[in-house]
Amino acid sequence: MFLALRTEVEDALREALSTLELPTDDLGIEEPPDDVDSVLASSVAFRLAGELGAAPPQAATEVADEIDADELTYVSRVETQGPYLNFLPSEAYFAETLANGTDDDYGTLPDRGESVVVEHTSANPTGPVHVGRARNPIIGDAVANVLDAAGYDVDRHYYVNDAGRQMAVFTWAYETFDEDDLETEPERDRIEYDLVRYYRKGNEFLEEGPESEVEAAEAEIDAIMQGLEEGDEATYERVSEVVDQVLGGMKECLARLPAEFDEFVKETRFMFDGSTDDVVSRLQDLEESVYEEDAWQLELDEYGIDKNLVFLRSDGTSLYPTRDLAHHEWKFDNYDRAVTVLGEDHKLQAEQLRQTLELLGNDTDPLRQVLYSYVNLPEGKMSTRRGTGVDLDDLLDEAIDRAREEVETRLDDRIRDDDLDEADVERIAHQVGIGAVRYDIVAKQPTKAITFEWDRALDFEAQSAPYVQYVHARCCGILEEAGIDLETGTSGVETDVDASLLETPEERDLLETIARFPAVIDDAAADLEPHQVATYTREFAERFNAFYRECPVLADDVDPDLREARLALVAAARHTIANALSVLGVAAPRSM
RNA sequence: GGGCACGUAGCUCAGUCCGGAUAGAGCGUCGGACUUCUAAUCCGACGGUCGUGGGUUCGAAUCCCAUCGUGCCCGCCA
Repeated sequence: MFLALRTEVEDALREALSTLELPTDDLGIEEPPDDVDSVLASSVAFRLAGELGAAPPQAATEVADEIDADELTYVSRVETQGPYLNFLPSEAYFAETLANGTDDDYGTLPDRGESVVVEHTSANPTGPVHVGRARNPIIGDAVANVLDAAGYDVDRHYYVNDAGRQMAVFTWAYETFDEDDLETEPERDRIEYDLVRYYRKGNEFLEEGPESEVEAAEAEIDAIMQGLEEGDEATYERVSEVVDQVLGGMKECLARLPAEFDEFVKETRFMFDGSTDDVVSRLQDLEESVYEEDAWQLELDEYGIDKNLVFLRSDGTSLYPTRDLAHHEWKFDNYDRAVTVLGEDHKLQAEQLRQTLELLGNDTDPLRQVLYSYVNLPEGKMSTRRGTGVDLDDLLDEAIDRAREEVETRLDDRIRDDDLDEADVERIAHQVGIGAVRYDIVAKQPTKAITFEWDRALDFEAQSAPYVQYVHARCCGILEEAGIDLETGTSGVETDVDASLLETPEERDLLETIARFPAVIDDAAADLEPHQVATYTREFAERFNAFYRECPVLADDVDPDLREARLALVAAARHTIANALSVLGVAAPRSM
């Protein structure tokens, strides 16, 4: 509704200004402060003051007089407050918001008929997922969710770096060392925790082993890379044995968030299908291309990038960026838009990639890169190779444990008589624990640096997931108490209600907040900023809690018509908060 | 050294792209509210030179310039 109102206000204001023969290039539309009753405001009068030769408040009055609110559907009145124009919502605005909100899919925008591939995480399959990268799946999944909600046809991809040197090292180490050579036990009973020990052992050997043996090992590693380059089936099988196993374990970890993927795209695919070779020859034909120190490079300094892009090693093998070029051309062929979520340390490479794609004749406007900064430990970076870092599995376990403790201590002084059993406790512990971890990450701007500290990561205080989740549980509690079956959506809620009965400030505020939800999704999708949705959930929770405090729904002295209207409002609130949480990838508990 | 990002209350963060109404939350501290649709809630108090200095503007946390601090990057690794 908010979107419709915004359009209506813009049109009306533009028309009024045209009539007065005033410029319409900047309408000054803005959202007013909380203590102002209007839904939208305009500060256009400031700019008109000079034009009209009148003080801003007087200019505002002249413009307001030119707008006939009776002709508007969602605006009841246009008022001035000093220099500001305030647009107040009509009954129709509230009524339609309430009607729309009773739809289970409220907030989901119409299909845009546009496909987008969201690539995220894409961590090298070298070992357990650690917290340093945890922002990637959490932000990436939320970005994909918000685009999905905004009406795009979304595919989620994990790009598997199975052709890089580190995988050749891993393969060599896996084939060379035995269980007996390893000094440590797996930290967890899952395949990637087992196999990462070979990777670490191999790297340690290459750094500290006897020179002659290291040379032999390097020769073997080179042979593996050459094999992949030539498309040798047997080599691919050897590498895949490691890649597929480790990746399988990583998938299990990511599924806990949950972060699921539609496709795992291996980079070897673009070597075997000839597209990397094709990219190489096209690059060689570019005038920016040079052959220096036995390697093929691209000079990008005239495009503001000082570092050359090496696209073919002196031994003739391709590099990650070379294959990624082929990968991205494939994306352009198959999708209307492409979004990549990657760490800020890849920013330079991302710029090189974009510029080179342009030089190869691609339009890179459909490509958007979302950057986030790594989570570091107080003592420095996390590294799979060195084994420094906190495993995501450990963080999630700890979060669930702490949430469980919390549920159990609250069990005793619980007012609600719904007898949570052990399974409920476990469900809530998972929903709250994992939800808190996700929410904490998705609610912040990705570019802010984060230093990992256990206590901070596991702080479940207000303004975190449980605060918002609790609102959903409260909605469900009311609906359930009213005898509505939550399984069947809204079928039990009377939808033909009189929205004008919802006349307290708390009810109006809640409706206005619900009305904004589709616009929040729209904006968050346009900016690829899911944290806008998180910010919204907090505001929403505040508004709902005020309503909850002031407006009893099921009390005996509530008029039956008002009760029905408030029930519809609660149903709308529930759909809003459930769908917002769903975009964030945070579970919406029915009770807690 | 060069490039990019970040700097808002004691702490963690919104707001910055697109300049407008007394800069908003939470945590912490202090004081209140459960015989009530779940108190993981709510209400109140205290707390801010929006890193610093200039500039543009009727108006700057927001735009421009400079400067300081922090992080990231500047491999024939990915």
